[in-house]
Amino acid sequence: MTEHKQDSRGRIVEAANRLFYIKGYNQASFADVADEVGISKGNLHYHFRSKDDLLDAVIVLRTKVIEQNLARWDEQYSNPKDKLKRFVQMLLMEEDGIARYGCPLGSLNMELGKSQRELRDRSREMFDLFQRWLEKAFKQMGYKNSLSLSNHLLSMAQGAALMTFVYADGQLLKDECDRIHEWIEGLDN
Amino acid sequence: MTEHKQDSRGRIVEAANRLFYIKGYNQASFADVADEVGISKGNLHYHFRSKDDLLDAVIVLRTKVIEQNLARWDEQYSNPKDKLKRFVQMLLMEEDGIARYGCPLGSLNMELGKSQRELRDRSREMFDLFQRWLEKAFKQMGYKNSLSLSNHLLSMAQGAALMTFVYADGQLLKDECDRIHEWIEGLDN
DNA sequence: GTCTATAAGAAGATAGAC
DNA sequence: GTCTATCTTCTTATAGAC
Repeated sequence: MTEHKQDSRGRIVEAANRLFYIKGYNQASFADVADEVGISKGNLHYHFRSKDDLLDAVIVLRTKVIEQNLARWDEQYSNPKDKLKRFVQMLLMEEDGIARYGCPLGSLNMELGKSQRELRDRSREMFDLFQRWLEKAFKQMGYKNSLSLSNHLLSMAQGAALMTFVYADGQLLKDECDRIHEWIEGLDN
Repeated sequence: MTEHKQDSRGRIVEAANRLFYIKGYNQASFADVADEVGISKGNLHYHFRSKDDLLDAVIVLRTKVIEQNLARWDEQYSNPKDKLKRFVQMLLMEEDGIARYGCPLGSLNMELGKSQRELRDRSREMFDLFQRWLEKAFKQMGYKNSLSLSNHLLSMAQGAALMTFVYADGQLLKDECDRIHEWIEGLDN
């Protein structure tokens, strides 16, 4: 629990987070992460018993970031429609990464969902954070089917991200985000 | 080019197609495919020099199936709106598979797109088939932005499939397909 | 905490017998 | 065409020195 250990651990998790996103969890090896951080594989194993352990730490980090963002948006926007729009804005800000590597949430869930069901559940919890936050906004607007609307918005966002990635074309994301934006504007509240 | 070889080859490609879908390309090993078919790894290598070769054959098979379906739909439906609806109906018919393993096209593209760019292009061509077919339908309806509309429909379909997979919930697919269906009904033509 | 060395296993691929 | 045996490389993980 010394300062150095904390520093190393943090740097490892950040590097793993980056590599798992860029290459995918299964395609990013322990050695890749160690190289990225500039330490040995043996040292990496001192900090994380297994690769799954490392993924767990990455998910904890991502979860923390998501929760911080949602909390900040709650502070900045009281109008539920503004909250929905802020969600869409996030996509546009991530245009480059999405076009290159896809949505961090969607791609991780897609990868882990296949034949790695234990890890899938941990990964899905990040989706739940957005799902519940958006659901709350729709409920605030007076919708009874707020969960379905939340899933619909998530669905449109994921579809936009996937198509943007497949064609590696940021314009696709802009077009879809425009449509989502119009859809939000047209909602009753 | 004997009868036996053709039989084996066909069975191998079908098994690989199934396993690549269920486990993902990188997670399905050569040995897995050989076991599934009931032959040895060595024999599998006689038919396919490399795993990438095998994937290529799988993509050729999938491409053929897609082209056959699109051609059949063209015969069965002359009204472009009916064509769009038939596309959505395909999703509903694949509900079980999508909830368990995701969309075959979307998941393969997502997986290969990350750090395997050569294979990505081959995989993307399957998307192109649907993209062009849908675009033609929108053009037939008199839309000038037919490509954008085609991408939008693909985007909604992919989003629906991904959310359905993440939550392993077929109801999600039904809800989203209802929305897509309404969207199609509301189009001018 | 960090390193080197090494084990143990899986994966893709080849060689050669039948 | 199909098999067994083998090779090589990669990957995860451990052991032990510093």
